[in-house]
Amino acid sequence: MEKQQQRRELALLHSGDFLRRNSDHRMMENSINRDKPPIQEMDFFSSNNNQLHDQERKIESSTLVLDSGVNIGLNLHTSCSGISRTANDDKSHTELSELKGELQRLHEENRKLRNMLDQTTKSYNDLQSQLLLAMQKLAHGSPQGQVNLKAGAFNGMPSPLMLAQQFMDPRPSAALNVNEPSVSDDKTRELSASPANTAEVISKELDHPLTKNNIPGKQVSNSEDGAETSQSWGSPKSPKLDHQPKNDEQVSEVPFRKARVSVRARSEAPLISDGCQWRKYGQKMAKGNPCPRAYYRCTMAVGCPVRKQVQRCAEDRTILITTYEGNHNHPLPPAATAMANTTSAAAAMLLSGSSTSKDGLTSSGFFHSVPFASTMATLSASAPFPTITLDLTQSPNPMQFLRGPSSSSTFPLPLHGYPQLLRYGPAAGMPNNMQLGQRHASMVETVTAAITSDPNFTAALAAAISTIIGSNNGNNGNNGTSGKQPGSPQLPQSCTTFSTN
DNA sequence: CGCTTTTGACCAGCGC
DNA sequence: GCGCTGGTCAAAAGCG
Repeated sequence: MEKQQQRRELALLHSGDFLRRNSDHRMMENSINRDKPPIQEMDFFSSNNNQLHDQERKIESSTLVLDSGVNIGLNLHTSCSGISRTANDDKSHTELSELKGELQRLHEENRKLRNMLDQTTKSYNDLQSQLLLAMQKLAHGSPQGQVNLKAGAFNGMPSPLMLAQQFMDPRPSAALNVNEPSVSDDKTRELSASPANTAEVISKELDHPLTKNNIPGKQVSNSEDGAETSQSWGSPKSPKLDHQPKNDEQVSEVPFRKARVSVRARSEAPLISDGCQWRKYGQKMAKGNPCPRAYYRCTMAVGCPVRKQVQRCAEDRTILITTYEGNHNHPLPPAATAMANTTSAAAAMLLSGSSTSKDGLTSSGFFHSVPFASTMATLSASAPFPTITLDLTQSPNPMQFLRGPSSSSTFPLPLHGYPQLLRYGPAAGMPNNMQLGQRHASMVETVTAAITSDPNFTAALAAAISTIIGSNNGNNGNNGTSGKQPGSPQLPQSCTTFSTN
């Protein structure tokens, strides 16, 4: 879409418009000036490398069109002058010189554009090479595997968090999740038309037909609950999707919709303040923990699929464990974006680390190669879903907050929580799934490598969580479950929730 | 009065 | 098939 628009802009500038301008130089000037901005604003990073090459080719072809157009104009002029030489020769010469000047300008502009493209392409390739190298290092479990991408590595690239959000998005999409929740899910999303979440919108546009044709689960009359239920928590209401993948898409989908992010934090408050509004919809006594587990759903928007579970740690009741899952389908207040970003990033890291591996060793190597990530991706032995744990209880130093849970019931290897991936790996004889995995791999790798290797991001992530926890402990009266927060315009964010097991 | 919380019931998956 | 468990529902109660 965007690419097409860019192409159209280029074509307009160099072909049709030029012909039209021959008859009106003043218009030509205006038109050129008018057309420049869209070109200058081209987002070369918004598409992949092939698309960049496409752009390059397009510019070249546009140049041909331009040349063609110029020649045509000159020929017409020459022809006309040959047929009817008039007293307007001077004027014709003036026009000719103007056209030549214009031609030069356009050539100049073309050259600049090409240079821009060259530079952009080169930067892109360099970045890709860097990523490749980084991933290779990580995959080989290099103890020094932490790759320090330059902070500017993200410049111009699609936000890794947005990508992460897509990966965390449990809903089906043509690219990631083909069949997923229930019919009522779609219904709910239509009701909760939130324009904010770009990834959400894109996904929605893509998934409709498939969604409605691949829902074996029962329909839930309660649209809100049914939707959220089936999509986010991987609830029993969509059991077949969870446990009986029947095709490649399903196979690949399972991991994406199961990831959870668990945050452990010391807090006297019943909830950590994550900036969102939550409504409690249930409470259960969980096995092995005398403390009840509370279930919350996001109420900032109708049909928001995000859920969270809150439970105190059995061993240390000062530790509050919050588990998030799902993506917000609405704008978030500033206070909420920090947590949403954090959880999305963590979840993306978990997902990418697992999904890009051919086996558990590789994946764990990936996490182990990143000091802070090696222990943050943990999963309870009893957890049916991959759960990444951000432990904020171990150290006041934000850079060290990503620690493995103190509980001995968790494992440091992320893939312990990813039996599906292991099962569906190539070793299990599922090449199709492998292809699908590869389809996502590059993007996932990009997000993952960037997130895990960028110390700035890590610090920001840690600081965000620390801030959240700190504000809550400071008893600011906003526990996130009451008191509406003015919905300031926000970038779409995703939020993954944490759970305890 | 409207929203939130509480809480018992219900449902589905899973293991035995 | 049965019981256990996790997760959700929904009516009733509570609260501002």
